[in-house]
Amino acid sequence: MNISKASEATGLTAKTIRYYESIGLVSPASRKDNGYRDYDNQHIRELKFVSHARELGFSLEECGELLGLYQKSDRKSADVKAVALARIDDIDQKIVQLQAMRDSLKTLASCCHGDDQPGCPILDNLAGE
Amino acid sequence: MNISKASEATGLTAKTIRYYESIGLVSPASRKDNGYRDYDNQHIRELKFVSHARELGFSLEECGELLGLYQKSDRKSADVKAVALARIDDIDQKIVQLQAMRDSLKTLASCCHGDDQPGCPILDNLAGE
DNA sequence: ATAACCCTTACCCTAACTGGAAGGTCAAGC
DNA sequence: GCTTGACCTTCCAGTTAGGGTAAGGGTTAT
Repeated sequence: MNISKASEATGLTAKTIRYYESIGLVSPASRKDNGYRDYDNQHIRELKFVSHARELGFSLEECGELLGLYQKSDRKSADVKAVALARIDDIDQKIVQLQAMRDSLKTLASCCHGDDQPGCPILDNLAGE
Repeated sequence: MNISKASEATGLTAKTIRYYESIGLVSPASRKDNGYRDYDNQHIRELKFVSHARELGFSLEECGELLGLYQKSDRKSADVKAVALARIDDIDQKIVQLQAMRDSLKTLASCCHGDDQPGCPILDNLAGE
């Protein structure tokens, strides 16, 4: 299977697939005589796994970790769960941060007339009142 | 005022201050005879303005835009408000994305025993069931 | 033979810095 | 006068997760 077919099958771009191979995240594709990469079902499974993990917000490093656990039959589910819980904590922190920003911005924006006059509480706030 | 004092006064690192100057975000500091940067109150105001805007989640490009409006006496508050509202929309989108990730992860994690057995619904899900 | 695609590697670009190297400056202490 | 340590300077490289583009070669159909 050519890389463009692998791309179709996984939803990842060809560029991304090559990149994942180049950093050692997924196992390298075998090569045909003309040098083209050749993908089989095992490769596709790996790539889909990483793609799903990325959609859940895992970093490439975490994806590698999870992929390793996935392919290790004597893994402990506790190790997987630990990665997921750490990710949840990160996400929760980010959400709290973003909500604080949004609340501040909404407050400021609601005080701003938004007309063609120069007076603006948003700028006043940024300038430190 | 040396850059370390400016750093103290603004909460930005010296490295960051030099960076902001290098990309033309803030006006360049004047130099003393020995080549050291020399900051006055106007510089400090600019840096604090950017620092506050960064805390509200504005990109450096947006910070430059806001700083320009701040320093233009014939600005329209509508222009400032537009930048703020666009930022709020971005943040809201991000929050929705992150919440979806977190909810999925929480569901998966709650199904995972987290013991020393290999069976793990998190990995099963990433593998596409 | 030529067009229209596919593939390859290799390099530069992004945001917003951070770290480090190599070297100049300054104030204090001996 | 000299050394030490804390400053300061510039420049280069690295971070994440790829995207863009170029230059070149392979494949397929007309």
